[in-house]
Amino acid sequence: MVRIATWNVNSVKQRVPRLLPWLDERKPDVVCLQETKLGNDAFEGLLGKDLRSRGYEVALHGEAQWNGVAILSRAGLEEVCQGVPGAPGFPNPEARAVSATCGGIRIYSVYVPNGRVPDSDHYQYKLAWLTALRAAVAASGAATVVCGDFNIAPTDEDVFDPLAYVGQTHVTPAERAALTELKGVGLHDVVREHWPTQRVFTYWDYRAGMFHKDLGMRIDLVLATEGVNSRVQAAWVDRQARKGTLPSDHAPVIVDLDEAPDGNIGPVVPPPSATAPKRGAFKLPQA
DNA sequence: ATGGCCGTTTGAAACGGA
Repeated sequence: MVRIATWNVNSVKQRVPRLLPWLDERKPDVVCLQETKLGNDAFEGLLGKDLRSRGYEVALHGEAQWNGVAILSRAGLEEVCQGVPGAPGFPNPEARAVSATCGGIRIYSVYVPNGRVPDSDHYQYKLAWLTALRAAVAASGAATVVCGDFNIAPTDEDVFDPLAYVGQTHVTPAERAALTELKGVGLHDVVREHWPTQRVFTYWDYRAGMFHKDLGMRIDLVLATEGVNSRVQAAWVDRQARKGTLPSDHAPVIVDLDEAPDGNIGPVVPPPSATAPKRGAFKLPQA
C-alpha cells in the first residue's frame, strides 16, 4: 500500500506541533503541502532534521510570508520542478507549484490562486494559472497525481450551501470550467469518485464554529490519471487533523493505492512475455 | 446580530485567506 496525502497547513511554522504527530500517526509515503508561508532555507532549518529522521526527502518551492508548496517523499524524489512553465505571476511569479517523480508517479503539489473577487485581476490570474497547469499536465504522458488546494468547489455538492456563495469565488462557472478542462486531460477526482454522493468537505472557516457545524467546502483535491485512479483502495478526509488545538483551516486528504508489483509506486507494467513464467510451472507449497 | 478567526508583517492595524 502506498499512501499519498495533501494538506494546506496554513503556515508550516504554526503547524509544526500538528504536522509532526500527524506524520507519525498517518505515515504517508508522499505528502503534498500548501501554504507553507516560508522560504526554502527557513523551511529546511525548521523541519529538515525532523523530516529526514522520518525518512522523507523534501522538494521545496517557498517564499517568505505567502504561498509556498512542498513535497515530502519516502518513495523517491526525482526530477523536481519548481513552478509551472508559462504560468503567470501577480505580477511576479508566486510559489504555487512544485512537482517531482516519486516512485514512477509524477506528483504535483499546487496552491491555486484564490481569485479574491469574481472578474477581478486576481480572478483572471487564477484562470490563466489553471490554463498553464493544464498545459503542463497535458504535455506529460506520465502517470500523474495533481494534489492541492484548488480554491474551487467542483460542484454545488461540494459546498455546504450554494446560496451562501452566490457572487463569490470558488463556485463560479468559469472557475469550474477551468477545473473541468484540467480534468479533461485525463484526470479523475479521486475522492468524489470514491464517495459519489456523500457530504465531503476539506475546508471550514475558522469563524463561527463552522467546522463543528460541518459548514465547509471541498476545495482540496487529488486528481489522478486513469492508471493511478484504478489502484485507489481508500480515499478520505482526515477530519481528526482539523480538530483540537491550533489546527489549519484545511484538513488533509489521504489516498491509498495498492502496491505496484515491481515495488515502485508507479503504474503496473506487465512483465515482458519472454520472461513471463510458463503456465503451470509454479507449484504451491503442499500442506 | 451579515460578524465571528487566524497568520503575516509588524510594533497598531492592514492585508490575505475562502
